[in-house]
Amino acid sequence: MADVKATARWKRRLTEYIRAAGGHVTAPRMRVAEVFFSMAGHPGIEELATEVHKRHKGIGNATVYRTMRLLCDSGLAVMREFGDGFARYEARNPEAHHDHIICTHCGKIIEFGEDAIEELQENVTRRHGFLMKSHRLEIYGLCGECLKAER
Amino acid sequence: MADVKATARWKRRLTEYIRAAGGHVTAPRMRVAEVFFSMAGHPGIEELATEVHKRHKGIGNATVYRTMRLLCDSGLAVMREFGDGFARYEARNPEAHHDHIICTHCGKIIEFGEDAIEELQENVTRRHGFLMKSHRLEIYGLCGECLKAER
DNA sequence: CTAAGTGCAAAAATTTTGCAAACTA
DNA sequence: TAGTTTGCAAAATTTTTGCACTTAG
Repeated sequence: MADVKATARWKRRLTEYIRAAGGHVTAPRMRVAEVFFSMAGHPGIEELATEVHKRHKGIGNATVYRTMRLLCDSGLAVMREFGDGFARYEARNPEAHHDHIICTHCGKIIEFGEDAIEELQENVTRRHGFLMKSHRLEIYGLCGECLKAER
Repeated sequence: MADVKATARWKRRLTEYIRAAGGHVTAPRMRVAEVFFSMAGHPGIEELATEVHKRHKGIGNATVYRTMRLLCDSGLAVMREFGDGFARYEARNPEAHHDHIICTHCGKIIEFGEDAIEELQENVTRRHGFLMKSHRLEIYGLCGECLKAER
């Protein structure tokens, strides 16, 4: 919905960050970032590189790696769960919080937001005299397919 | 404190798991597991392998990898954080599960267990077609003292 | 123009695999 | 004994690096 604004946001933030570090705002960097932010979910470097190459021929793999590191350093992306052999990233949008369910067998990741849980968390936290600022919830288990395949 | 009992617990659980899968309870497996459970924190494969080799010469690296996969499959360990190039693991003690509230200002950590939250987690997970194996919940905020000091 | 960034391919680092020998049940 | 597991080293994967060439500022 607020796609245009969101785009403007990362572009501006990334540019600022690069400039502040005395770096150059180059086309390859912006292209990789653009592809990354256009992808839903938690793309692995693998999928990301494939998509980048598909949309922009001639961008080297090393640039994809280097740009993702840049995005992480700038706080626009974070490295996430693991277990499938390559790095996965998630765009960081502080506005839209969500938690994760992760299949420990195939690595599938589901995002969810459960108000009831958030509320209980607030309660527990308050009960311990704390003021809740943020949280992180990860549930590990087996997804439907892997459960079936298990037998 | 309950070290002896805890030891007995993973040993029994691991043995059960291996047997159930028609596998063999071998010395190398038990040795790797023993070293792993004796290490605090989130040892990386790297440190783990080093420690294993230090305490038991002649155990191959592949066995360390294979045993850690076994521990993960059996639910006695989970793969954790990333970002340093190799896999990290955390021992999971199903009996003594607890979540954390962490003060982002002074670093104080409170452990708590909230059945209602656990239940809701089960529900969400099931609703997404998953079977929950474990989870991790961390709440960040400010503790009472830091709140007072804040003004 | 100068310093930073890029692409490529080679190197490094991490994890998995094949197989004969050793071992568990 | 039959079938699993091991250790080793080789293979496969994933990530980083070196370097000549381009490009942003």
